[in-house]
This record gives sequence, C-alpha cells and structure tokens, in this order.
Amino acid sequence: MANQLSRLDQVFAALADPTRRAIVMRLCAGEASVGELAEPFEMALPSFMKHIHVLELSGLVQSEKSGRVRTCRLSPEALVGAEDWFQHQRAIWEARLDRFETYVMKLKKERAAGKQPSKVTEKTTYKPSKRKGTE
Amino acid sequence: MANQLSRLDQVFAALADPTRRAIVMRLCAGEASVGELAEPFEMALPSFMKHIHVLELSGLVQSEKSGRVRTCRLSPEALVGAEDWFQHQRAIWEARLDRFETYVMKLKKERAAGKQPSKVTEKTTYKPSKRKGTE
DNA sequence: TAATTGGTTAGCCATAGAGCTAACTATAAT
DNA sequence: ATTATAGTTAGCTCTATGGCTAACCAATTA
Repeated sequence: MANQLSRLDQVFAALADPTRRAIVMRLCAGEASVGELAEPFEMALPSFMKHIHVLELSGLVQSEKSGRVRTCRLSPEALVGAEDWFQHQRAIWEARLDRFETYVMKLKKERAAGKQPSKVTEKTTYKPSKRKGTE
Repeated sequence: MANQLSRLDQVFAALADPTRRAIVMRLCAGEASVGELAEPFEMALPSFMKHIHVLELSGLVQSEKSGRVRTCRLSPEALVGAEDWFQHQRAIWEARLDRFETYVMKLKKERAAGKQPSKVTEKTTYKPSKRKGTE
C-alpha cells in the first residue's frame, strides 16, 4: 500500500518527460519494437533505452524479447491507477465546491435577511469555521 | 500550444513528489497558509517553500500574501488538464481494443470456416497490417 | 519599542536524471 | 563464414532536484 504510493511517484515521474509521454501515446495505438519506437527521435539508442527502462520500472510498459527484437506494449493498469488519483482528488474538490455553494447560499439568505455576514472580507473568500478539521 | 506540452511536463513532475501530492490533496479540501500546509512535514521551511514554488510554477497552486501570511489555494485547471491527458490516451487505447475485438472476431470466423489465420504466432498477438500508419 | 511570528533569500551539498560515445553480444541475413 | 541488425553495457558529463543552515525582512503582539 505504501508501495502503491511510490508507484504513483514513478508513474508521474515517468510521464513528466515528453519523450516518455510520446512513447506511451504511441503504444496506446498498439505494440511496437524498440527500434520502431526510437525512430522518430533524434536520440542515441542507449539514451532512448533508458526511457524505455523508466517506463518499465513505473509499470506503464511491459516488454518481451524474441530473437533480437524487443517488443513493447502498454500495461494500462498503471495508467488507470494514475487516472484514478485525479478522479479521487476531483471528487474531494467537488464535494468542497458543493459545500461552498451551500455556504454561499447561506450567506445570500443572511444578506437577504439584512444580517451582516460574519466577517467575510475580500481577502478571505472562503473561510470555513474549522479549517484545521478538514485535514 | 507547445507551451501546453511543457506545462504537462511541469504538472506531472510536480505530482511525482509525495510531499507535493500531499499538498495538492490537502488543498483539495480548502485553502491554507504556508505554515498550516508545512506543519505535518518534518522538513525545514525553506525546503518546503521550494515545493510550494514548484506547485505554483506548474500552475497547480496559486497563492497570495496578505499581511505576513501567504494563503495557498488549488488552481484546478492544471489538474483537469492532466486528467484530460489520461482520458485522451484511454480513448485511443480503447478504440484500439475495439479494433482488436473485431480482429479477434474475424479470426474466430476464419477458424470456424477451417482457414489458417494468416501467420499469427503466440508471440505476435496483435499485429495489424500497417503498424507504421498508426503513428 | 522590543520580541515573536511567518516567510523569504542566499548559498551550500549530495544525489538523481538525461544525454552522449565506445565497445560489446547475439540473432538474422548473405 | 561474414556481415549487418537490434539491442545492451559501461562509463562519462552536465544539469536539475531536494534537502539543509544561517541570516534576513516585515507584520503582529506584548
């Protein structure tokens, strides 16, 4: 489980490089040999191989050698895992937005009732009473 | 547009660090000051501030100083942008899977008709005729 | 006015990352 | 049996990253 976290480290680190993202994109369209993958890049093969290796370590790519050619394919679990992380964050984010909406609604009602909204200045746009409790 | 690509670099690089992912997760639950954000970490403040800075450069976080306290909030566009990247790859990946399904269907029909499937060995599971065309 | 708090700047260090060349291995092709 | 192809290994450079301490503002608070 703690291992899963470091797996996310590796996946995001792998995707932080444009060459590696291009490789992943290419592999989304179907498997390919190292040579085929390397062709569009002006990079020396050993440098390119390092990228392949990083992708394999991250779990994004699997490869298998048959004869003298190594064939690479996408291993989508890692990709999906990273996507899940975003969706999870968005869920939290949107839940907060919902709470914010209801908060704003309450403010509007208070203003409609002529009350002073309790200390909301321009700077502190959203300041829930117990900020510490949300961690 | 090429700038968008390097923006993805920065977003993924930012998210590759567990400290920074934790900060983003924390900010999903609502804005916070640098001090509040730093508190759970055993890191020296200047080190922590570097993480905040990386997050700001990536566009994931915005901050504003009022008095002597700097308040940070999530800036969700960058997050959504990265999520989009995954969804786009998955769309391509799934389209290919669909094509693969129809390919397998065709194979099955051929086998049912007693034909030899044209050169599909155990190793080359999916080998569309024109692989180069898919780039 | 003096002391505290909340960040910030500057500068150092150690490791990791991305690139290279050169030399090597093993499988195909001639 | 050579030669060519497809990767691989080893080892180097250079820069970026993540961490630290020490010293330094600039707002609050006492």
